[in-house]
Amino acid sequence: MTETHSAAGSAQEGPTKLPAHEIVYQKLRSQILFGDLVPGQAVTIQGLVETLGAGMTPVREAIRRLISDGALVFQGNRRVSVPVLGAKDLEELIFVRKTVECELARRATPHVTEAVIAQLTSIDTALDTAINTGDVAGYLVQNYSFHSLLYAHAEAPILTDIADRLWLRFGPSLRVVSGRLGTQSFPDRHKDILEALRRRDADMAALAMERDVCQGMEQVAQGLQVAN
Amino acid sequence: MTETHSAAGSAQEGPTKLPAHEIVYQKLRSQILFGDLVPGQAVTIQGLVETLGAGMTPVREAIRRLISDGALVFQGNRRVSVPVLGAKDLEELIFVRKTVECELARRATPHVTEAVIAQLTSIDTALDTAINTGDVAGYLVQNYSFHSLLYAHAEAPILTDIADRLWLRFGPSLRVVSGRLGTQSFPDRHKDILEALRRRDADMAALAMERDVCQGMEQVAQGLQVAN
DNA sequence: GCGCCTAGAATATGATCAAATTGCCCCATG
DNA sequence: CATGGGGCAATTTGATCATATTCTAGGCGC
Repeated sequence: MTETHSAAGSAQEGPTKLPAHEIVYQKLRSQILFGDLVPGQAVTIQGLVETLGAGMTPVREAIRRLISDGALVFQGNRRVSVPVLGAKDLEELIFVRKTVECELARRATPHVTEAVIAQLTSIDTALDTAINTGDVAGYLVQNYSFHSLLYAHAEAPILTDIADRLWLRFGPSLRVVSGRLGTQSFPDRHKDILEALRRRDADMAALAMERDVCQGMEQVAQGLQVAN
Repeated sequence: MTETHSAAGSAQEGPTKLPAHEIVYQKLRSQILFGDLVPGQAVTIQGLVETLGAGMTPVREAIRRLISDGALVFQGNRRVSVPVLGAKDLEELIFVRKTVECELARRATPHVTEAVIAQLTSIDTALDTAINTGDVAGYLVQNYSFHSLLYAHAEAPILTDIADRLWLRFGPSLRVVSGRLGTQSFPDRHKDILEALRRRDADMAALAMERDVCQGMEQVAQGLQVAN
């Protein structure tokens, strides 16, 4: 039903190009990453079937992938929900993020071209705008974009894969914290990272990244303390 | 068809307790982890449906999870296969394994009881036997068991999750290398780890683990060089 | 050598079966 | 007589299967 092969009139080629389970995965992933889903919220298959207008099998496959990503948790019985971050989880995340993302920054530095630096600068400008206007959703998107684009040039697929997964774990909590404390409280350490990239100083980039990661996680930690 | 609810003859109750897609996942996971599937080998849905005697949907879900784990790769068209490890991949694996597994050893040390040390010692004995008798499959199983049991006491679910995934990536290659070089060439650094655990010396445990990881990965690196 | 055509495998849908949660009713008790 | 707890049933949801559709690949003819 709906339009499987469309009305042939609209000359689109994109949507049909990738499979339905991939579409569903990307959509759900974005919703989790950018905090559209609250920690603890139950995720039902049939709910997503209605919401996303997809079939049952693609939704199931997307959920399995996200469980494997750590973005969703299987609650023993057959319930699936968005995980709630505990203090211990956060401590682990800090350790792994510091290790992995610093290394990614270090490795990306020699491969980053002027064009990429320009793109990163552009993203950072948009991020500043989002912070100043209190646009929480925009802040989350631009912040992720910055890190994601940088890591894409580290030529380290396994490390990048791990980092991406970590972001899925604290995404929902970051949204909650941002909404509670406001975007003003978030410092922007990206300027230091950009400066390091321009100087082609890998160690400085790693150091700046460590500070960025620590401050971001610190904010989440404070937010979670308030919740307790 | 086949036996959905079994022929009532075999009085087992366990298998029905966990869902089919979980069974399929565990089986496929073991096959990859212990090298029953060689790197580069194509994995087809219908092939697994026949081999494992399961339905199509559970097999699809298991494959999605394993792709997300990095244990399988989606080849763009609709083909799925066991990934082939490159030199760059191996270098990344070494970095992450050293970081993560050393930390896991460090964290596990204070939580490991005498009973656990006894279990680890028992596993290590079985591992020695496997090495001496040239039992490649036994070596792989016992080696994984040792690390897995140790990490289970680190009380660090995220780190353990990452480590588990890394093992899936080099499992197939480790099997190939072991079959080529023989188990004799594998040194056993577990004795040092056990000694560190008995002394409750976390730093020493981390150091011993680092040596174990490095030597294991070194073996794989040499094996891959031969293959090129 | 190139293009079409057929075969086979993967994707996606809907239906069916099984399980768990929830709400409700009845009974026991204060 | 009112209230709370326990058990039963109805409904919602998840798991599995059978089937139709689509896309890719390899073979055959031109």
